[in-house]
Amino acid sequence: MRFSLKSEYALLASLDLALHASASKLARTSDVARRTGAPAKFLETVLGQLRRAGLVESERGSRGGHRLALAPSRIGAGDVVRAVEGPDGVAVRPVRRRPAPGAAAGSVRALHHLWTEAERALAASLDGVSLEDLTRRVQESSGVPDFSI
Amino acid sequence: MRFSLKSEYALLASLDLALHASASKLARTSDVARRTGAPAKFLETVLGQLRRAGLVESERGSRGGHRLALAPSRIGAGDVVRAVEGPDGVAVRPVRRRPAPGAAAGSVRALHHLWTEAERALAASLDGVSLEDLTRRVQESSGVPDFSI
DNA sequence: TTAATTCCTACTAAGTCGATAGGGTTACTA
DNA sequence: TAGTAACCCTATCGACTTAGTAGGAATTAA
Repeated sequence: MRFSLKSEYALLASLDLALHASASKLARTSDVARRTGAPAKFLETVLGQLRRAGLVESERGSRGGHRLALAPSRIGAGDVVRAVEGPDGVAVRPVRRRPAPGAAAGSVRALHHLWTEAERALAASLDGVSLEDLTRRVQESSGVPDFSI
Repeated sequence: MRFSLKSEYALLASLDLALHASASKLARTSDVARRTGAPAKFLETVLGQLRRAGLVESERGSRGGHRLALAPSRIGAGDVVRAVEGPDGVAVRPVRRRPAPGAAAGSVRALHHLWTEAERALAASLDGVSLEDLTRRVQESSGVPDFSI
């Protein structure tokens, strides 16, 4: 039930662009890869998905690179996750490949409600944090040693 | 990022035991399978996991079957999910197979916090609903209790 | 002893994940 | 206008997970 590593890479990359790129200064894939620890070739596809989702802009050519397409305050962590995990990226409910033949309708309805509430809670948690919030946390914690595990 | 169908089957089965089994009247795997729409053989393994997690009791032999090991009010949906999805069943954060070599430590810490909050929200949502709550919803939505065997 | 039932181990087809490979396309610069 | 640096696209791959299936051993009531 975990998010894929792609989500972690996408968030690290978005955060990296918020910290190291601007309208005038683009960030190269290779630099983002070095700073985030993501494989460069794999990061290419991640940045492509962020671009197609409208969260990132790019310029091709010899001085090309990437930057955020919106202000960091207008991009939520949930947006980034949905961009790479697909439209149902923060969905949680199990899916039946084959339709259920004799499943008790009342119980299925009760579970439907349970899953819907769980999805709402998860989405609210991710959507409540913007890239701006994350950059602030990074800057606040910089220089402070990490005692967490 | 979805829970596996096992979680749905496990919840349907638990709910089925709450509705159709008691200390004196056990429910057979085959009957639970028929009522829930789960493949009987697959349901066997699911009930086995619920039993090993201490949520379900069973009796072997010719008049054997399953019942809940605790009152429905004392079993949360999260307990059922964790029983079949494993100890990290409601975890959400991506895992790195290989350790990250050069990942920006500050950003990773900020994401660690993000994932922790998401996991807390998801777990709280699932742990906040008991099997008793679910049975009540089932009975309310059907209007008529289900006495089928 | 026989029938019914749970319990256990192993196997498998299909799908997903986390990459890697090999180029094609675009645009800046000299 | 040639070279080159960068983004962009498709295909492939090994490892792992999912959703079952198969076959039987152990246990108990009748």
